[in-house]
Amino acid sequence: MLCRTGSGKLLIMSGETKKTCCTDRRWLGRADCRRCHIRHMMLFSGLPESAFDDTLQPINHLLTRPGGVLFDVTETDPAIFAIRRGLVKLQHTATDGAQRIVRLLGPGSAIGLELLDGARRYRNTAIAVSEVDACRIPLSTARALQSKYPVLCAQVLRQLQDQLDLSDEWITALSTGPARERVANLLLMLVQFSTEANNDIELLPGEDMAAIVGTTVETVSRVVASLKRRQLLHKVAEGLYRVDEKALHAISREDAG
Amino acid sequence: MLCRTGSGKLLIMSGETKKTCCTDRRWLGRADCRRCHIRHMMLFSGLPESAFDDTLQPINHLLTRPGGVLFDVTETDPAIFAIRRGLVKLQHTATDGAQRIVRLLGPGSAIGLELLDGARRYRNTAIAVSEVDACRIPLSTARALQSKYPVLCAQVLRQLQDQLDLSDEWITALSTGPARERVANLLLMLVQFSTEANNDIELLPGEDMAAIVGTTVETVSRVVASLKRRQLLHKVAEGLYRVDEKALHAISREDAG
DNA sequence: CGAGGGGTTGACGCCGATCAAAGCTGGTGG
DNA sequence: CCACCAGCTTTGATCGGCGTCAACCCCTCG
Repeated sequence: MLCRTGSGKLLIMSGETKKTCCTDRRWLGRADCRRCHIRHMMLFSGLPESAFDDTLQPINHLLTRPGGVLFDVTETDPAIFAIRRGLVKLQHTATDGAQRIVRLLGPGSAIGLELLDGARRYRNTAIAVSEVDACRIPLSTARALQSKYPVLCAQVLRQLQDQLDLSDEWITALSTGPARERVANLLLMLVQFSTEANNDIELLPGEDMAAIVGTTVETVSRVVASLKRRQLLHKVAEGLYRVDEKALHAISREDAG
Repeated sequence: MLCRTGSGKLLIMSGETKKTCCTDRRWLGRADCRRCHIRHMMLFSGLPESAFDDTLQPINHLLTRPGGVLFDVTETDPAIFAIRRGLVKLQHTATDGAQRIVRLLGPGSAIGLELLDGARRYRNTAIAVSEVDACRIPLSTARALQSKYPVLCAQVLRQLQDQLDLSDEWITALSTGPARERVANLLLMLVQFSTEANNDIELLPGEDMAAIVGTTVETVSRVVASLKRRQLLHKVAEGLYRVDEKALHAISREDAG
């Protein structure tokens, strides 16, 4: 599912490729962290320019289409991924087989960090929701950088803490209360992730929304349809919706204290 | 709610006190980390003996009764807590006011770690579920140790990663599916925490169980009553129950693939 | 003794799961 | 170009689980 051609210059995800550039998003291949224009928000902010001179394994920049798998629990080639653009869902399979999406991560987030403290395998499956580009940092490289630059530890720490906070929010806002409130909260969360003008969002496929709020697709569909009818959600372009944030916040609170 | 008498030798939580010793659990006061008999599982495992010689602020050992508040979001005296014994619930209040218990932490876990990367206030409320003893490490001490002993960072990292994994489990096992399955999963989780013989557990108050599985107290009560009737849960002593793990696992799977 | 808190049980109604069928879309091949 | 199909979304009908409200029990405490 993840194969390398030549000497690590190209990554092809799930059979779909595209040319991209690290700095202008059209170059695909070896990442150039020194010139990364979004490095301030990434894992490697705080590292000196010279840090990447002698990395043994290449850091690759890859692009994934919606549905493309960044990794799953069976993956054997360990690496950490830093998301540069797009949305990634983390799917967790419980011991009893139940599946749910436990996190949604966007630009600036790092995934696969569990490998850093000794885990042999990923804890969940990471799948691109929208078009995603990300840097793939081989575990050995990450370890080397980490031992050489202790400041990186603080970055990792912050990543984990942020994800933990997100998890808490996920439990209270997306896994509690009636379906209408959960969906409202999900839409508000998508607004947070929005990179569009006016905070417009693109809706996720129904199945994903259902796996996020822990209901069925039918229920999600009904709720969303109702929101559209009431104009709290209306289409502004193909696949792009504007959200009435104030009204959604009201829904989210309507049976709380 | 958390007051210090004398020169930091004694901590009294929520008006309830008890004498304890750091090594034999009956001494209450300044923690002696060098002789801590459970340090191998704690935050400070990996630190040299001398590390605690020159801590400016005292690390205190405190004991809290069920219901006692270790900290809440309004707390102004920043510290990290390492749980030595007992169970602590972390309660999260969503932006919309909804409350849920987002984590249950036992011996070896550290809480309040969010303060380490710059948060000015705790993100949730920590309340003792059973009788708890814990070490209270002032933030300044923690920071000092952290900068002096980089190995501590790995410990913190592991703590966060473990809590993140627990969160994922929480979402899939305790916030998804019918109430019966959730309660079964909760009981199985309590078995994990059990320090009793035969993995016997003490049930949580109904309100807590409800706040964990995201249902009402009535529903929890009905489910638990049914389990007792079916002998999957039966009293072996006052407040102590034995669990039929095999049967509960069966319940937890019964409508999964 | 009564008051109050937590747990248990019952009756009822609604939300949402389930099953089923019908639009809608893009892709494929004739 | 259209017919056809697969996959996704939508909508409807039905039914069960669980939330709600209420009564009652038990225990502790004042």
